Amino acid sequence: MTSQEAGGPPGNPRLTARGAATRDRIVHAAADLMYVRGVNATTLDDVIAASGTSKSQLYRHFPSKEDLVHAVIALRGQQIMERENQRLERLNSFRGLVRWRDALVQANSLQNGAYGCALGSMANELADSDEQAVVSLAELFARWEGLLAAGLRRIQDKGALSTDADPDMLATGLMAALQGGYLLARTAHNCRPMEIALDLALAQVRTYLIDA
Amino acid sequence: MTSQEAGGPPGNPRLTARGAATRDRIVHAAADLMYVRGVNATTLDDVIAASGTSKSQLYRHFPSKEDLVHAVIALRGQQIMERENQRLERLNSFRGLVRWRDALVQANSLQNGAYGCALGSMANELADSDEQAVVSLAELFARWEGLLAAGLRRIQDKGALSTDADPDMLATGLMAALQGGYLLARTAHNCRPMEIALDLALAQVRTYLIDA
DNA sequence: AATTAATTGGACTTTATAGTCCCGTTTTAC
DNA sequence: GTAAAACGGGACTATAAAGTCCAATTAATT
Repeated sequence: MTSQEAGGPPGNPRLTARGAATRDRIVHAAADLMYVRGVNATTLDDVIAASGTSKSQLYRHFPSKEDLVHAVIALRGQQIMERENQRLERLNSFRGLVRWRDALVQANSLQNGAYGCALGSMANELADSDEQAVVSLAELFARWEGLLAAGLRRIQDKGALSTDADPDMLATGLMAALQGGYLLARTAHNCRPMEIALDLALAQVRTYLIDA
Repeated sequence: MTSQEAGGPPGNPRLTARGAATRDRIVHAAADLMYVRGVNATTLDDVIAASGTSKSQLYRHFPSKEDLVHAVIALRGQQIMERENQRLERLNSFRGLVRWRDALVQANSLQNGAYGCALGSMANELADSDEQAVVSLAELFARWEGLLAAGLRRIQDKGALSTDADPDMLATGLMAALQGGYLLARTAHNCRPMEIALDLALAQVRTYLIDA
């Protein structure tokens, strides 16, 4: 082999700017479709139409639909982690946690609970058919909970949260309330259950609050 | 037409005992398969093989796969509501709620979180493709929450739970924690997140407890 | 016991969708 | 400016799964 892996498409295609842009369009279109219709109900022809590309391009960048799904998970994971990191990295008060809740509830209310959480729905849909996807999603959930736990620990360090509180467990509880809330809201076509679920989880955190 | 609707298969087939038994075998086999693999990944040929029947029988009893799915939801709904009714109809103490939690956690731990909640997974999988299924599932969730709310109200009537507590909201919170817990447990291949989620939701109920 | 109606089995058809192939066009690098 | 490589379009194949049909069997009714 010469300077780089010889293989073109498969293996390690060193993309030009144009190719990278095409790949991006495909992944973004797939992510959108899979979010609103589900992974299974999204066909590759749908993705081609939505991205304005063609089948050979799609298969050049992704050897199989499964690979495309993995790319979508990576994209969604990056988007959500970026958003949540921004919201949570400086979290250091209960009020901040309430703002976090407000943002999620508002976004969900705009669509009457439809679609749910991009990561949660994929986790459910792929749970029994794509182990690699499940592993990635489990990691993302863990990182997301880690962000919450770190924020709670900062509140604790400020002395505003009792040392009796276990930040990791509370973070898991908040994430479960969020995911369960998403599911109930989606089923009821109404974001209210998600709001209630998050509020109860927040009330549980409030229990450990130490008023200044 | 004679005494009854003439139509055989479609409409209102008055089944003989044998026919009813066959129908039952089909629905039960489908329910099992759809629980462990998901609705989409379960083919009608799978159902035929597992139930020991044939395609014409399947189509005699169910005009389409969608109808079979509806029957599965009805069966699962009945099973779960029966089980939950038994566990919750005489609930009148916090200890009883803990026992409810224990039963769910133990069942989930036996399978390391796999499969999740039959209703929850279906709700997620069918959310964007089968509106009638979603309506049925939403009703089942509402009845399930109703059972919890009624139990909480009995605890309240006994004077063991503050009148400040809102049984309906707490019930929604418990259900969200349960469903979110199921999802996280399934993704992590570990029932622990579900245990934590339920425990935090229970702690929230405990907040309103009035010790005798 | 004969007749009729319901039930059953499985081969067959259709359709949707993942995945392949090839040729023409555009970009990039020297 | 030209050659080589990457990109793009879409017709084509393979396959799996839903859904149809009809002949054979079994159960009910008189």
